[in-house]
Amino acid sequence: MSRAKLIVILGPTASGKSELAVRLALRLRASTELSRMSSGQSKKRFRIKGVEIISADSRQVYKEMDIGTAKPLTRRIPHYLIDVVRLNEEFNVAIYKRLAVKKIKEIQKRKKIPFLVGGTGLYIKSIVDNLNFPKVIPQKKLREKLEKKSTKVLFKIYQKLDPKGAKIIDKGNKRRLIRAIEVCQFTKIPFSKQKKEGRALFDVLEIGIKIDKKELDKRISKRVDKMIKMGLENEVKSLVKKYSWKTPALQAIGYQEWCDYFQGKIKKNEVKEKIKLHTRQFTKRQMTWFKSDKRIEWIKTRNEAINLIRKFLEDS
RNA sequence: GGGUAGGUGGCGGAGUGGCCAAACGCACGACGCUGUAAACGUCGCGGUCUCUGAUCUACGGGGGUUCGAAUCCCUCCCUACCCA
Repeated sequence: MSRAKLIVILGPTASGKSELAVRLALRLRASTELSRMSSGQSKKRFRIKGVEIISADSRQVYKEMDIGTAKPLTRRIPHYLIDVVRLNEEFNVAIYKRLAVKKIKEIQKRKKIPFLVGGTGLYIKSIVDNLNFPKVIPQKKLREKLEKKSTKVLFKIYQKLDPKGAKIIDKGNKRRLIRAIEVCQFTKIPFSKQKKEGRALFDVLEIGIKIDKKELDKRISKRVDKMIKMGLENEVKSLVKKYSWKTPALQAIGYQEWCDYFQGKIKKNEVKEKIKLHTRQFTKRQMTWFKSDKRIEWIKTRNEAINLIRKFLEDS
């Protein structure tokens, strides 16, 4: 039996993923009954009962973070994995993967096409490559204890637990070291032996939005201006009051930048510029992540995407 | 016109005779990433080359002192502030 199909739409922040996804979804729905290949030779028919979207965005999962994460506003196509947890609840890739896989399967069961749409590379990878995370939930107390140690010490500890893994780990990366140690201690099995990919869950088509850097920067600038007009400041203010600057979710771009402003250290215009800058830097990091995935089909226009999708859905 | 403080790499900012192509931060570039991933980390960052080293041009301009100057002296230009 062939694997069920999944279409991934990815790209850097502000490249227009959500919009593209929704438009593609609507267009596919409209062409439900039949479709000819562009060239016209292929007469294969296929039906699409509809498309539903699953977000692959590590910030849109949080309730109340609306403006700064640019949550999609359309309700014409069902969206999932948006607003699933509160800021004080824990969330991470492993949880994401579990929820997303479940949703994808549900959609497929309804004979609809799932679109996985987002810019969080690791989240997408967790689905596409079926990453199997060591089943060790974060150990708060252990982490607190380890947090106090220097990276050098942590590295030595890790080296004893997992010599092979120690060779490839980021020596200066405390967060990674702590997790690696945590996994080793908890499972008694070296962390490096537990990083595995399972058999592919889905037949995947990855579509990436190719966009000129200058054009992207322009979009970022416009988008940030819009967010501020929409009341980002108030959104952040109320979230900080309710939770605190320490909650991981608020480290998000568009949120953290207000910290200094609320303390009177910088002007509002500087906040805006910083958000833009950080967003630009972020998109670069996203691109270096995506670059390594050679399966991604980079497209510039909606039609290119449509053609790829039609072809993908046809040959089954 | 007088006085004071300054002028250092794309920016901020150390250095005040040799260890200086110049700390550190930012920006920029490249990369990594398996339970915080919009997070976190690593590397590079004057030019050229036979690139774990060599060489050239560099610390406002010019001149000087010295074996040796971003650092000391003279002079000019510029900036900020204060007094007229």
